[in-house]
Amino acid sequence: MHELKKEEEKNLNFIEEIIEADLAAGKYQQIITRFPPEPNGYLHIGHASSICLNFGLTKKYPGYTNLRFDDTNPVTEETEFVDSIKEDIKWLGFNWKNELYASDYFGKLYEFAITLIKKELAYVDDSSSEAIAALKGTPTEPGTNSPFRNRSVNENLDLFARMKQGEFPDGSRTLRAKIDMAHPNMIMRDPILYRIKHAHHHRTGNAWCIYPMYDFAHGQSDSIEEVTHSLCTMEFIPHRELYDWIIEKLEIYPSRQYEFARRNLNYTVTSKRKLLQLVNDNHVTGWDDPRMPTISGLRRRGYTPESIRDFCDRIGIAKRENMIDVSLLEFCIREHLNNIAHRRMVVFDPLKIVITNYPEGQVEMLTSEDNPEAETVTYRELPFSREIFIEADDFMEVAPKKYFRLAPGQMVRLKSAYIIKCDEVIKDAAGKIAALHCSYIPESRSGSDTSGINVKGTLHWVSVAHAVSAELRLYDRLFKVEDPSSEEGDFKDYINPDSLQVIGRVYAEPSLLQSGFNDRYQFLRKGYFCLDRDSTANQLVFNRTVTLKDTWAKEQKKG
RNA sequence: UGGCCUAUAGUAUAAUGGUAGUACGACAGAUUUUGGUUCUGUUUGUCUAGGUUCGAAUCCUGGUAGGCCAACCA
Repeated sequence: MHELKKEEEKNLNFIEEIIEADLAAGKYQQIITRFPPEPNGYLHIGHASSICLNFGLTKKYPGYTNLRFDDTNPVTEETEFVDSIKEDIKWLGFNWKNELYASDYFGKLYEFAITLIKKELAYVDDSSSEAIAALKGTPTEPGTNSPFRNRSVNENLDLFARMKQGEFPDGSRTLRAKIDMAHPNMIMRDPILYRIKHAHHHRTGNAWCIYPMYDFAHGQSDSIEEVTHSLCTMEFIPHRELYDWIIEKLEIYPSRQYEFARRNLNYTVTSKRKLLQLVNDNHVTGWDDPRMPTISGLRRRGYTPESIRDFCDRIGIAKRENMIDVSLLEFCIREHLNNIAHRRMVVFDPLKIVITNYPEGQVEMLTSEDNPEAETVTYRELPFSREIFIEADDFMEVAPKKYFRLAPGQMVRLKSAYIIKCDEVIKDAAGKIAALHCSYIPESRSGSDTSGINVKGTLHWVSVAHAVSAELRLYDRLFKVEDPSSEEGDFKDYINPDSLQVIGRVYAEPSLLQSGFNDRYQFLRKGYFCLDRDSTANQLVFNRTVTLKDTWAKEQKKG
């Protein structure tokens, strides 16, 4: 009798370890996390990882997750982005406990600033942006104190109130923390807390003309919400010291910040700035272009939320630099789609076949499974007749050794139909193949095959008289190189000019006329497709989500 | 030439002082009415030099490599 190793595989990531330790120590009864996007762009696959982390943690452990928009910079933020972000999170399958905005806390934040001023830990600086930069020092040299650093509490209080009143123009004054201009961490060299911006805010309108900086909003927002584990990416590591400093001086709820490495996907870019450029310069049709690594782009492309969650799960969370191979993302979507997509037949590049021994004018309805992988298999009907289309590259006049498709004198199975044999190649005046004359084996009909014939190849096909036309959009990677940002010159120089290939007219089986926007299809032997929203009553448009694995193509490339 | 972070197979991620494992990829084979799926097998790894220890991917020290920090961005 052998022993089954039933040890529970824990495999926790480092954040889960921290949380389990905190929970075990009784530090918290429940954990609270937050997802804190700035509403200045669309969410991308990197955000999906953060969303799955933050929301996933509070599904696994007791607690909840807030959605908090980090909207402290009115000039870049818009309601359009707020709406898209909410839609994307919901689509991914997560629900936030509270929908919050950093701007909800502007009043409290203002009071926090006054507290700091009263404690002589903040001062109003009249220095220009340039002067502040000049006195900041460098990583290797200490900075110099501002001449305004030692103003009295009363003067600071008065000036700060007048900043709020709108007495001063943009950029003329700031509120700064009084910490240490020689601090080895440059973030701690009297960081700016508030700046003057006479700008309209998407939520507070014109109520404010001073706005808190990230560092003076994020930690306190976490604290107000009693966020226990505030998770962010590694570039915020130096900010943690300031995050803790502010919380300590204000004596408020001690949220803790933990950092993880942002995820990078190869052959694309995930930086809002760069994605915005692609949109603005019309390299793509919009934020939801199916080639974009945005959530909305992936959605339109045909990715499912399940596949994206699975992907985020598989790549994990750690602290080291990474470049994730897009083949893993493709594996995840193929795996899901293989289970749920309905099989359909579509001929991309038609070659006409006349089945010479099939009665003229006869049409018979054949049944074919929607998905052989399904627990309970359902079926559809499709018409078969004397003239059909097959894929042009499923025929070769002179076939190589391991070619399983059609060739003169050879036999193949037509999927869910009959075995046919190629008898004659019909050519036009120019010597180009115009059609094939084949004969079918009547007793080889799928489901009731008594022919005893075994063929190696099975082809997809469409009845000529019943074919419906559709447009196909085939996508390839957006960039020609793995990491466009690290290449010489501008990242846009490395855009793949062939990332979109449109096939204006393909021949589809008639059942595709019933396609809905949420339907997922596998076009047999071709790939996974979904209906694009550009479709109209007269024109079906399908996006290719991902190809099928094609070991034959690989074989040919080798040969 | 300051401070901080990181280093395990091609990629990503485990192993928490005790047999270096998993997934993807790649390669080979079996099955297949999709050259898909499924199944089986193979391949490749602890950055480096010391130290502590019976024992080090893990702890310590030095080096090397990569990343982050000098927006009134987040």
